[in-house]
Amino acid sequence: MEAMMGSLATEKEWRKGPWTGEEDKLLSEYVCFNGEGRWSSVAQCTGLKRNGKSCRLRWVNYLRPGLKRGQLTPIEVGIIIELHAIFGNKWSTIAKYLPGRTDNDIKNYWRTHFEKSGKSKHKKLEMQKAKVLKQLKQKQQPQEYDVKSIKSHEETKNETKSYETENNKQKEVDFMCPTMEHQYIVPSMHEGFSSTWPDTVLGDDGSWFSLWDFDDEPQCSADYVNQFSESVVPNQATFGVGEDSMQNHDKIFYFDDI
DNA sequence: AACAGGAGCAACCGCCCCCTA
DNA sequence: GTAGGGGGCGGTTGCTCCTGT
Repeated sequence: MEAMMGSLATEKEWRKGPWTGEEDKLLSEYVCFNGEGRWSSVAQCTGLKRNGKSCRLRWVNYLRPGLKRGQLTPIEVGIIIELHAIFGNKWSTIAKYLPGRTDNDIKNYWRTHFEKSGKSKHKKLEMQKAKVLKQLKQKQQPQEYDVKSIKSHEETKNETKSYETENNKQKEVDFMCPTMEHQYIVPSMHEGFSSTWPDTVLGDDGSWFSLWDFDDEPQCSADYVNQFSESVVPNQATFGVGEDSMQNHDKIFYFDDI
């Protein structure tokens, strides 16, 4: 706990650039014990010379459990294309429909594969989109995912935003804690897709937990912190942490315990 | 084998919103 | 009512790796 005694770094001392394994470990330990949020106090509590934003970004985009690595599947790409047509560059909104993918992942993918296409490659882009959508359609018959439902869902959310504000900001909980309507949308979106919604579990507190396997990586049955000590790649730890659970680390459970 | 260009991705930047004092 | 701080989000940058020549 020597690191916990670290002093607060001044702004001039903030470290930048790639994160080291030790930094990841410190940040993960902090989130494990304190939950997400209070990013500005990470440096004070852990001795990390990283500012709050950097810590949050590292956690959200790389360390948070349940993140999926690797290439997007055609289904995911199809969803991105459809949702981008609806929401535009609202990456975080799109990311909510692709569990395990971060807004950064989606943004990067879009920029790499579509945005960089440019005018001269517009035709190629359209062909690529058409190809993906075709694959999507084939995989999803007879159940097609209903983008209109998603759209109306988002519109409904917007309409109720004032209500949510009055109730102390509900933080998109309506998506993470699906109503009957959403439960209708979700499974059909990923018909034939082996690693997304069908693999999620609705927790007692209403949060969605991922059950993705990470290929041949070991299942997390030991203490999360110990996993880091054993140099196990952090984002491949397969334990579930719901939004509420993150606020109370004593609620964290492991899938082996389910 | 060496080099150039492109792809992919992690991380930073800056703006905006919301909450709180 | 408002100012300041924290956090979220979209845009951008830069590094690494891969592939083609």
